[in-house]
Amino acid sequence: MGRRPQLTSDRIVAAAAAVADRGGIAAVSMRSVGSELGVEAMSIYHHIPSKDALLDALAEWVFGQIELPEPSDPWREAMIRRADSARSVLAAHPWALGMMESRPAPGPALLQHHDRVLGCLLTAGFSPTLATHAFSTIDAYVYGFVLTESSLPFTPGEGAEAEFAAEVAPSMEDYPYLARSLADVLDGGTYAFANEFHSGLDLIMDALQRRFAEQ
Amino acid sequence: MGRRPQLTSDRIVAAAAAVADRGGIAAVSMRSVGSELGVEAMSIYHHIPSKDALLDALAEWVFGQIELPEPSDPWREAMIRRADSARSVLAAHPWALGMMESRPAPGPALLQHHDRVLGCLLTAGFSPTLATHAFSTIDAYVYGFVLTESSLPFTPGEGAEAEFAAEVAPSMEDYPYLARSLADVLDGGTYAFANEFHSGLDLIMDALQRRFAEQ
DNA sequence: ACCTGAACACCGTTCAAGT
DNA sequence: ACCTGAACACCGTTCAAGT
Repeated sequence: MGRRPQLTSDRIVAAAAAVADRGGIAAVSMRSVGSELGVEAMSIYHHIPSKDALLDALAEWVFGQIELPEPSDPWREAMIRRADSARSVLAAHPWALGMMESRPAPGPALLQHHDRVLGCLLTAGFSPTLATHAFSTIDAYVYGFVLTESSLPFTPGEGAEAEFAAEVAPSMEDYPYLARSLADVLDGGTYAFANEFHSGLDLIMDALQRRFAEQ
Repeated sequence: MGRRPQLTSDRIVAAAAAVADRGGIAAVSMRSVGSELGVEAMSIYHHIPSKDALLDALAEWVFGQIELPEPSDPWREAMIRRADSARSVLAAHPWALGMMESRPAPGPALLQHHDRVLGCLLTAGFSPTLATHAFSTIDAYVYGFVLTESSLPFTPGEGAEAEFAAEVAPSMEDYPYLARSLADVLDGGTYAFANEFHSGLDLIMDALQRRFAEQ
């Protein structure tokens, strides 16, 4: 009979991510991750000291997947590509954002992430102060956007927005401005919430470019 | 002997918030909330159908505390005031942001919030499309900023940033750009991460004002 | 060295019982 | 009508035991 591959912390973290992708972070328990690997819950403790450590590793696993810029990349394109990558990685594992608030210690993946983004901006000629402003603004925007997106009551794209608007229409009497915005914006059927991401990102990049030129 | 005040869903939600403020969202259990009120866990079920419903109510409770603009308020000041209020409310109850991702159904408080913000922008003359862009950009920025802020490994203000930088300095060899930014930005001792909030917010408001003028 | 299984103190929730 | 207490199926984690 075929031997099971060795249990390693990498395999455990990947299994935990699979469980979370399927059922949300609440579905991740030592027992469920164990059974994902065909192993008892207690076996995990030989590779990872606690559930808290497993969650920390899970957060690192997600942030480690975000594509990072090289110092020599043209800054504007690099920032947009990084933002797109961060958004798609976080949107694929939305439970990761919910974890951020409760685990304050930044791991190597997050520190590396900060370092590479700042590296690109500094190399492009941003002052350290402006680079810090730029990074914290872009990052806040990306995190917040994905957070908003993940808590939307519909799955973006595929015209689901219009469907949702129709569903909620009856209860919209109490929210006249919201109703008006939704109606107008959905009119024509070409709207997708997804487009909002680049709209806001461009707005921020334009403003940064202006500050950069003035500096 | 003094009778205890009637158990109501409002008192239950307030007790749950107190427990969360003290020990984080993980500390909120039917039993801990019950004991906060001097009551058995099961008593709660006579007023709130499930723990999930309690968490929904908790999210609503937080968002209901954010100060909302009047339609006639000057838009730029109103947006900044709203962003400041959202930030201080969310920073006071940081567990609320971590909850957002896992509870997709927006309650009345959140819908009202959206309605009032859009109302101010529309009344000021923003097109529904631009108002939607503006709102989603500002909101994403505020959420993301608080999320970043809450996961900082130090409590902002009080010069704690410098203290932290000194602590981490040894492990900074692997992150040269991050080290350089930190060093430069902390130099002089006047830096506080808190200032970053208005820096990024101003940047966004400037860009929005420009789009508004062009519209 | 690595994996297991019983045990303990928790958790959300059901249900029958008390006032 | 509202509150309780026992019970059930979970959970993280300890520890002694197996290979």
